[in-house]
Amino acid sequence: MSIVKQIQSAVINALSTSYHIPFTEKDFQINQTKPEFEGDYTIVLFSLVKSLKKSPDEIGTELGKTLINNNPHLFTSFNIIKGFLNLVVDDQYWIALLQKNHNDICYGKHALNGKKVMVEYSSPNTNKPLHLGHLRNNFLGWSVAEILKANGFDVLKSCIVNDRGIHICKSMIAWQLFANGATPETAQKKGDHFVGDYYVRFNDEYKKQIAQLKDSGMSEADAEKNAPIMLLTQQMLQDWEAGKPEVMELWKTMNSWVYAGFDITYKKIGSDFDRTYFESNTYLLGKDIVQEGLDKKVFYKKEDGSVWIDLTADGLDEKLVLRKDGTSVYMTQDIGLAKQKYDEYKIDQSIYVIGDEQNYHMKVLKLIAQKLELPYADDIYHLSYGMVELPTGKMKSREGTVVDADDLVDEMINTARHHTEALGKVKDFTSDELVSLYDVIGLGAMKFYLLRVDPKKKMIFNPEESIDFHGFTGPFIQYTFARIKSILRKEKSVGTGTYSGNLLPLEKQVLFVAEQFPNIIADAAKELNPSVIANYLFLLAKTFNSFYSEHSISNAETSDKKELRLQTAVMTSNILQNGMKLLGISVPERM
RNA sequence: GGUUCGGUAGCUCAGCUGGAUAGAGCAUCAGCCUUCUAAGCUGAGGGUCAUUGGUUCGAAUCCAAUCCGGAUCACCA
Repeated sequence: MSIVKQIQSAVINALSTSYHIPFTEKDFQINQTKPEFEGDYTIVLFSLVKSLKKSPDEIGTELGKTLINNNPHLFTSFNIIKGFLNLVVDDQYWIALLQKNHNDICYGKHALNGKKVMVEYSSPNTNKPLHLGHLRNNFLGWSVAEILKANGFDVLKSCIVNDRGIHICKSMIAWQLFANGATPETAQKKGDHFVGDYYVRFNDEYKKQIAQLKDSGMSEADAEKNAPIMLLTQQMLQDWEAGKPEVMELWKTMNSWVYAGFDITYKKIGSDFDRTYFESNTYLLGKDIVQEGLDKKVFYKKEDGSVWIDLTADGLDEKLVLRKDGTSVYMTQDIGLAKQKYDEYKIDQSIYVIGDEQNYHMKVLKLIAQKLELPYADDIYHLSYGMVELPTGKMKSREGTVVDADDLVDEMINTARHHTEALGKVKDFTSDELVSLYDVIGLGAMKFYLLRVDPKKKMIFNPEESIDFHGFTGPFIQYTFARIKSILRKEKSVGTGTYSGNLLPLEKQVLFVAEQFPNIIADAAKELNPSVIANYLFLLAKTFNSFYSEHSISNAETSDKKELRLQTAVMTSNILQNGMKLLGISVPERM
């Protein structure tokens, strides 16, 4: 049980024996004691004043005395300053915590809870390579899945591949028109980039044709509709839906190029999925649910045959769920897919990692599911994250103003190499070891950078300023870990002996922070927010580094002290390693 | 215009279930490597927590209004 919980129940007990009034943990507040005061945890007394009808100092004195009498092994002393009761926790508490947990690889993890949750993330389009925005999505999705696992959930990672539709046909048409039969092999290009180039090419051509038509007197809207390349593309989409063999063939070929490229990127950044859905398989889903909705009178049919839902009573608009020609829209497909996920896996919760531009869509999706009284409706959760923008504004793949994922990854790994070479600490590494070290550091820096910010906030990425490797960064934490490992390599054995003396302030501070890890994991899961972990790991590493520079571990004052500090180092390294794993980041033994 | 998210140091961000003098990192300046990895440590400067009003013993945090910025409100996905 965490120290805060122990203090809570100790306070509740003390209050009920002293005053015979039942309190709960919500009736008072426990904070960490500010560094300028003596103590570890502080009870704010003001909220008790009304119900006890005594002054804060009176309550504090009585409560402090009772707490120490009732819990002689937990508290050693207390002081009261301006309505705050500061409690000093017995050093032996922290030492016992250390002895019990320093070697526990699972420290901080929670027991299985029997709940099954699906995390859908990544969701690429097969007409262009992944970019910086996808990276944020992938790292978030992966990390949230890990955090949920650490909290005892049975997690399934899924991905919906957007492999059909007009945008896919655009790159296909451009390839037909301009490629002269080129392939990724002949062009020496990664498949997703190869196809993405034709998507850009399409838009260049399209713009040109629109301009020409406008010059010949056509309105902009008409020009957009009647540009020859657009007419070709629309024809191709119809041919695709009709299953025309040569179109299907081209579609399959070009998609396979893209998948080959994605595989490389996913492998590099460490994304994987337990279940991949393809929109070409799911886009017809949901139509039966539309009929069900009509029967239940949740939906209604307009005169032209299109089907709608009226959400104006919920403060939203009317929303189309089926076109007049009977084909399904995005919303219909998503309702269908939600059902399929539930039918397949009987999940207790379905988390969608999708950008905040789709907040409205997801809100409507959930609302429709609720109105249809689908059993999984309430378990749909949109993990909404902010867009990644450049200093110049939003990224647009059509205009080529994107930070490409592969380029960025390469750049980060290169920067890691430069830093490492400049420091010259790993000259004895083999070239294989060096390559994997650069990967670990470069990817670690990038993942940490994207995960350390609250997901729901949009973030600005400035490619001009290369990502820092100092301070609040992944490499800082990796470095702290490597430094500990360096000591542990030299000190062959870490005993399990006890230490009965007092702790120095920095020794205690490390244990004080380490104690919070299980709560941090729980908080991160509750908020579905990896930045909680990132901020915590930084605090722990920083605290440890202060301790490290102030006190020698190997040459501690006594052998007891040495053991205590070695155990502290081991516990810190375990938390750093496991915590970074929750962010999808590895830690190197040396760097 | 409706809905919604945000506005905290020069920059990037924590803190937001109300508590003590608002914290980090970067950048700037000053120190610390013959002793466990200096990707580190110590210190200094830097703030009208967008504005105004309200609730409270106490507000960056809660409420209301206003200003600024983003997203969204398609028979696109």
